[in-house]
Amino acid sequence: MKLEDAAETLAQLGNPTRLEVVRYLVKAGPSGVPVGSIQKQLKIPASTLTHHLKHLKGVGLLIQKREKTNLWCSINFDRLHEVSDFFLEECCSFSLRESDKAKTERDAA
Amino acid sequence: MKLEDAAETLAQLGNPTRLEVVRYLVKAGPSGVPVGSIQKQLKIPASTLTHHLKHLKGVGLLIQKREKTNLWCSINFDRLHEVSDFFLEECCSFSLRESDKAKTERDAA
DNA sequence: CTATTATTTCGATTATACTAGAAATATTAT
DNA sequence: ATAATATTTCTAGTATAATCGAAATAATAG
Repeated sequence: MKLEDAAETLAQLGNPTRLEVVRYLVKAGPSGVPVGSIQKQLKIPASTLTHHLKHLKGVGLLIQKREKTNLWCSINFDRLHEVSDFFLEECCSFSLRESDKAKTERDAA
Repeated sequence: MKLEDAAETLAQLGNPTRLEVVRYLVKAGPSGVPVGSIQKQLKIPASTLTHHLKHLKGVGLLIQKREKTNLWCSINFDRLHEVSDFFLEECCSFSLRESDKAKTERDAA
């Protein structure tokens, strides 16, 4: 995963309404829930919810499947883990070894 | 950590320039680097960089210490781990047990 | 076909973010 | 005090995002 993609995905997660939706869907597990259930449960106006779901789908975090009149939403856990992996590996850990550091502040300084 | 704070922090991480800065600072480790080094290394205009550093400081991800004319920047690893913990625990994992689920889609449906 | 329920599109408002040049300020060294 | 270097503030243009009501569309059931 490239930095730009990770940033874009984190940005989408960085909206409180969307993060709430993601949390809700993660708890719901792989079976997912219909759009209307999210809407009722989290009390988000329908059009606002559609808007945010489109964003989440846009970065590949959301899977949708129609069944009768309901559109079931579930988290793309693979994608979610890609993002968390990138974030943890690239942006949360450092090495104590000098040799592992990029040619960074030593050159720049 | 509350969802709103996590969302705000993720939003700040969700800008490619800032994410690049964070990644750079994480790799640099706790000792940090001066603003000017970040600027030269990542080729970010000074005023733009200041702007982004202010954002990162605003959500507590950045620590700054002055030494002579240089302002040294380092990541607040505690804060960073708070965010990653929230994200991983609240938004990346689900339970297979029905009893662990919130009163969610069953009620809403 | 009509009614019902579910979801999306449209449209408008309002707010906030990104970018960066130029000028200003701060800090230290000579 | 003056110069040199480092960083910030000011300012402004441009773009993108969040919100949600009303109307439109989709899908099915009766």
